[in-house]
This record gives sequence, structure tokens and C-alpha cells, in this order.
Amino acid sequence: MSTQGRRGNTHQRIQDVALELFSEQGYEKTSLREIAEKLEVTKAALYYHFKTKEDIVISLFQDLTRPIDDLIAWAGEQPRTLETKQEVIRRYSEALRSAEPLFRFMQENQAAVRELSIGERFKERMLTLCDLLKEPDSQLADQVRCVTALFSMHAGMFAMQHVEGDPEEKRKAILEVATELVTAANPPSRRPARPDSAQTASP
Amino acid sequence: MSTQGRRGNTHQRIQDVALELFSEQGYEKTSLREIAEKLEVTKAALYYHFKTKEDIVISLFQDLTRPIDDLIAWAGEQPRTLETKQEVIRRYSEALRSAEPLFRFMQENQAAVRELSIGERFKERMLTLCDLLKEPDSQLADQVRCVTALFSMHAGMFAMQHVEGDPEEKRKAILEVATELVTAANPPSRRPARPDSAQTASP
Amino acid sequence: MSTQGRRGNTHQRIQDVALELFSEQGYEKTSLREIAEKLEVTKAALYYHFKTKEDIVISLFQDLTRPIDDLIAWAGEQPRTLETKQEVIRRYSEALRSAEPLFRFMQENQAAVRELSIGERFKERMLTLCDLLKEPDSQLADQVRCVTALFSMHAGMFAMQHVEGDPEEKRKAILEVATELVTAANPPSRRPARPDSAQTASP
Amino acid sequence: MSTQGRRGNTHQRIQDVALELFSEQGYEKTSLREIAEKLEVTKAALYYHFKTKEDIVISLFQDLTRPIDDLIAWAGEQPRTLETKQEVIRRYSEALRSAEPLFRFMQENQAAVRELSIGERFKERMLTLCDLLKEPDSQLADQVRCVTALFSMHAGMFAMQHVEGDPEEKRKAILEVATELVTAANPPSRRPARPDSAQTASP
DNA sequence: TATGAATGAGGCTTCATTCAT
DNA sequence: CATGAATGAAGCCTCATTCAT
Repeated sequence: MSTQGRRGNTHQRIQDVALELFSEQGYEKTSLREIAEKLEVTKAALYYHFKTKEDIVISLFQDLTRPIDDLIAWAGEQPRTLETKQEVIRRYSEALRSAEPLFRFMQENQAAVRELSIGERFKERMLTLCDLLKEPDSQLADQVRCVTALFSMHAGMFAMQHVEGDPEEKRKAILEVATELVTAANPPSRRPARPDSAQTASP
Repeated sequence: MSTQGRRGNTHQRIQDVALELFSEQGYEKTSLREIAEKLEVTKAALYYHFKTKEDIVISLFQDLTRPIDDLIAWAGEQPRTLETKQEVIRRYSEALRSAEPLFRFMQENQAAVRELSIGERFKERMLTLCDLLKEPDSQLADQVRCVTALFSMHAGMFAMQHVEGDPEEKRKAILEVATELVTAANPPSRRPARPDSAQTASP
Repeated sequence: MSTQGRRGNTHQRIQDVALELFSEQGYEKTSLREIAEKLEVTKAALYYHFKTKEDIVISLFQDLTRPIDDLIAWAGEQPRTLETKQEVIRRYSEALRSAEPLFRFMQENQAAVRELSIGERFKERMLTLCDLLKEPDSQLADQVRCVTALFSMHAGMFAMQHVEGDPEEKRKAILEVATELVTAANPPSRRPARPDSAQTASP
Repeated sequence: MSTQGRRGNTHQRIQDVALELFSEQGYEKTSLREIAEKLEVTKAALYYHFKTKEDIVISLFQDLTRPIDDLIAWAGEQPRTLETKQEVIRRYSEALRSAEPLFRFMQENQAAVRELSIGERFKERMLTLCDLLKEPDSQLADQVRCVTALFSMHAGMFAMQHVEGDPEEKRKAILEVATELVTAANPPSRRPARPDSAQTASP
């Protein structure tokens, strides 16, 4: 109850309904009137809890940002190994699951979000995550693998809706593929080791 | 050329400017006033050429839909081999390049597009494409690979903007990864043995 | 063919379609675009034939005005007898039948017509007709009878649509009642004569 | 009273001004801007009180509909005698007087009202009223008398404006004629026979 | 905490009309 | 005779926001 203990739950409820509508109909298409009506309060009531419409999105965004920030912080303290990267992917997959509507909203409203002050911050987070996965001096294709690993998990959410199967199983399959990609992008060889491999290979 | 090429091309010019603004600022955030102003015409002039704001998008969409429809049609006539699938990916990559702003617009305005009559049609196209790549009875992970192959090319467009490098080379790298994915998803073995089948098969 | 002999029948066709639409949907709700579309010409073409939208109504109105003007002129030359009045009613009923859509249009668009320059002229005609029927110094009730005789024929057109029966028979029934009203409003007594009638007559 | 009575009455005032303008200039010719200006509020304020321009008319219409509905309900409970019918006419005449501008508006904007959702409902009311007056199996002429009785009261309102005389007296005269018509249309005899019926009645 | 009332800006759309060709 | 292209004015409506209560 840490997050919502507060007091009066209206604040919460506004966030819930807003997120629901934003992710269903899009940010611009969702009016405060609609949100208020669904909550059976007045528009003015919303303004008691949030200074502006954008403020609602920001508040939603912060609940999302935290898990990712945590993930980024955690990764920063780990050694930059393949295992760490795989774990990043795994944790990200879970973050996604636990905040699905928000990610869906972010995905489907990129254009709207871009103007929304949080746009920049969201992008930063994603780029930082990317940087955690890929080695800056690696081949282009490997960088693509990392980017793809990350975004395939987003895309999966929406594109796999039309594949039959248990959601959790689908998530696992997506995770599996993403892990493969990140693994392939970070070849063990890379750093000396690989005793038997004559692989004059790369730097 | 004072007013830019004169007559008959206004229709074109509207489409161009609209696409530019839609993809820059988003569909909802772009008003017809803005489009008209940039073209130095009246809003009413837009309505001479397009019945509706949505109509402009539709017209843009049709220029996009054609290459994809062609691709789908072409694929329908080919044998369902791995080579065909790889070629589908290759051609899709090129379709994407040649209509980049439009795809970017579609990607970043999914929420807006969804309500836009063409939304459904676009989704269909994508699902059909997916179905061309994946075998319905294959493992979940393989299905994910196909979906990812397709969408990684979209994601690539936007997420790779922040990786330095020649755009064309990046595209090739993205294509390479997508091809790998589709290849991995369609293992040659599949229907293992078939010892007696002289299967000269294929094309 | 006197009326329409002219040349090119487009002029005619515009009037026909316009009247049809005006009387179906109302004057304000009918746009020149609609008329043009139904005729499969351009709006601009309408402007070749008529200077303004109002001009179309005026031209329609004139084809209506003539029969009524004729009726008024004819009545002016007749003796002011009951028979004349009955004949006026009879002829008016026929005028109505032969220009039904136009009258319907006038009836249902009074508000619109009022601002339309012809409004005043139409009202005049009606008042003149009224004056032909009623004696200015007669009782109020008799004046009402005359007004009612006239307008019942209008109302009849619209209100009797929902009574089953042959249109022509309905018209006759309406005419019969109107004639009765006008007859009752013009009591034979009125003017001395009538030697045998002890009738201390009226008020 | 600087801004006229202050709070809470805005809803009312909108209705008043709207009815005034609608009936003066017609529904289509009256813009919300005009209404707002006359009230010294913003257009948006109108939308706080009414969802739609049409909604204003509907609300006006409901104030009208009630008296008529009451009349219809009342008549439904009375025996279907001539006296009842005469009373219906009398009451209708009074309903008309008490909502004159609205009826005038309805009369002069039939075309506009027809598309207005309430159009149908208004027509129904009138037809029901007609049915209360006339016997379905009576002669056509008698049916016309009933219809005319009803509509003459409408027509009277507008057409008698140009006859000099006290309004109340004119109304009475109109009522008298309408009553006559309804009386003539409902001959006491009707079903002659009824041998045992002492019904001195009939002609 | 919340509401009722209102506003200013701006959205999309439609209309009658014009004019060069 | 007619069209293609465009305009200026105006229409209805919706939105985010404010503020006194």
C-alpha cells in the first residue's frame, strides 16, 4: 500500500481511469470531460487533483519510470557481462508486463507524447537501456540485435495479441527470442578467451 | 515558379505538406489551418481537394498500401519457401525506405490511426504479412521470430536514428537481422524425414 | 411549350431539381452543391443560369405567381358576388394542385421565405385573395371563415396526406368544405334585395 | 439587476432568447453566436446548458408538448361525444394562445423542424389530435372539416394578424368557426337506426 | 474536497460566390 | 455553356482551463 496509501482515493481513481482511456482511445482523443464522466465527478474536480491534463500523464509516467530507473540503476552496479544483459532483458520484460497499459499508451501515442515534456525523458530511458545492452564499438548488426531485443518486447505486446495462446506463454516466448538476440549480439569470443577458437576474429 | 509550380499540383502539395506535418507533430496536433497556411491557401481550398481531414490521411495511406499490397500479391503467387520469405522481408525493407515518413507517421500515431477507418485495413495488411512469414502450427517462439522480424524493421527506423552510421548501412544491418530471424523461424528440417519423398519439391 | 421553349433545357432542369430539393429538405438545408450534384453539373454551371441562390427561388416563384395573378386579375373583373367567390376558391384549389411542390415549399419554409424578397410579394398576393373573399365590414367570424377557406386548402395538402383515399377525391372534399365556408361567410341576406326574405338580417 | 437577475436563470434566458429569435428569423437563420451575443455570454456558455442547437429546440418543444399531451390524455378519458370534441377544440385554442411563439415557430419552420427529431413527434401529436376529432369511417368531407378545424387555428394565428381587431376577440372568432366545423363533422345521427334509442337526435 | 458556471481559443466543415479559362 | 480552383465568412461544436462558492 505504499504507493496509494495517501488519503482519499480519488487521485488514484483518476489515474486509473485516465490511463485506461488514454490507452484505449489515445491521449488527444480523450477529453477531461470523458474522464470526469466515467468517474462521476466534475471536470473541476480533476483540477483539484491535477494542475493540467499533462500533469495526469506525468504522474502516470512516474509510476512507470520508477521500475525502469530501478532497473537502470541496478544494471549500473553489475558487471557488464552477458548474464547481466540477459537479466536486464528479463527484468524489462517483467516491467512491461506489470505496466502494460502504460507501455501500450506510450507506444501508440508517441507523437502525442513527444510534445509532452516527458517525451524526452522517456526516450532517454530507452536509449540508456539500449546502451546497457550494446557495446558501442560492436558491429552495426549487433547493435541492431540489441535494439531489436528491446523493442521486440514492445512490438510483441501489440502484435502478438492476434496469436492465440496463453499470455504468459507468449511473454516467455518473446523473452526467449529477445534473450537470443542479445546473446547473439554479445559473442563470448569478443574478449580473448575462447581458447580453442582459432578465431583470429575481431578486436 | 513564384507560387511553386502553379496549377494542378495543389492536390499533391497538400499531401506532401500534410504528411510532413502529420509525421512531425502527429495527426491530432496538426490542424488544417496549419496545413493551409504552410501552403498559402485557405482552409476551404483543402476542402476542394479532400472531403475531410481523414480523407487526406486515407489518400496518403493508399500510396503506401499499394506497394504492400503488391508485395502481398506477389508473395501469394510464390511457393511458400524460406527463400520467398526472405525475399518478402527484403522487399518490405525497401517499401519501408521508400515511404519512410508515412510509416513513421503510422507508427507514432497508432492510437489516432486506429479510429481512422484505415486503421483496420492497415492492421489487416500487417497480419497478412505476418501470416506469409510464419507457419501457423509452428512453435510460439518461431512465431515470435517472424513477428519480430517484421516489426524490428519498423522499430529500427525510429530507434536506430540515434546510432551513428550511414542510413543505408543501417538499413542493411536491420535487414540482415530480420532475415536471420525469419530464417531461424523456418527451419529447413521441419517435416523431418519424408525419406521416400523424392521431394524435388519446391519451385 | 411557351414557357419552356427557350433553348438548352438546363435552366429548366435546375428549376425542377431545386424545387424538388427545396420542398423536400427545406431551402436552407439545400445547398447549391447538392443541386449541382443531382444534375451532374458543377456549381459554377448554376451560376451561369442564375445569379444567386435566391434567384432560383424567385424564378420558381414567378411560375407560381402567374396563375395566382391571373386569378386575382380575373376576379377583379367579375362582380363581387358569392358565385365569383366560389369560383375563386375553385380556381385556387386548382392552382394549388398544379403547383403543389411550390406551395408546399412556401408553406414549410415561411421563415426562410420571409427574408427572401419574394416573401413580401407572396404575402400580398394572399392578402389580396383574402380581400376578394371577405367583406371588410362583415363580422369577425365571417372574416375568419374566408381566411380559413383559403388556408384550409393549404393545410389540407399536408394534413390530409395521412388520410387514405384518392388524392383527387380528397381535393374535392377540401374544396367542398372551403366552398361551404366561403358561402357561410357571405350570407345572401347581406345586400337588401331578397324581397321575400324577412331576414332582419345580421347584426 | 445589472446583468439581469444573475444566476441560475441562464438556462431560462437562453430558452427565451432562442425562442424569440427562432420565431423571428427562423431556426436556420438564427446562429448560436447571435443568441449568445444577445445574452452577453459566450457561445461556449450555451453549450454548458444545452448539448446542441437542436437540444435547445427540443427543450422548447417539451414545454409545448406537455399541454398538448395533457389534452390528449384528458380526451382519452372522456366519452367520445361531440361535447368532448368541442372541448378539445376549446382547450387547444387556449394551448395555442399560451405558447404562441412556439407554435408560430413550428408553423413557419416546418421544413427545418421536420429533420429535427422532434418533427416526427410533433406530427404524431397532431395526428392523434385529429383522430380524436374525426371518426375514421365518416365521409371524406367530414374528415376534412376536422382537420380544418384544427389547422385553421394555426393558420388563424398568422393570417389574422392582418385583420384589425382585439386579439382575444379574434381568437374567439376563430374558435367559433373551428367549433362549427367540428360540430358539422360529427352529426348526432350518424348510426341512424338504433330503433329503440329514443335519440331524438339526428336530422 | 468538490461543483456550477463560464470562457477563449481553436477545431473541422460547409456555404454561396467568383473568375480565369 | 460550362468547369476547375479557390475564397471569405460563418456555422456548430469541443476543449482545457478558471474561479467563486
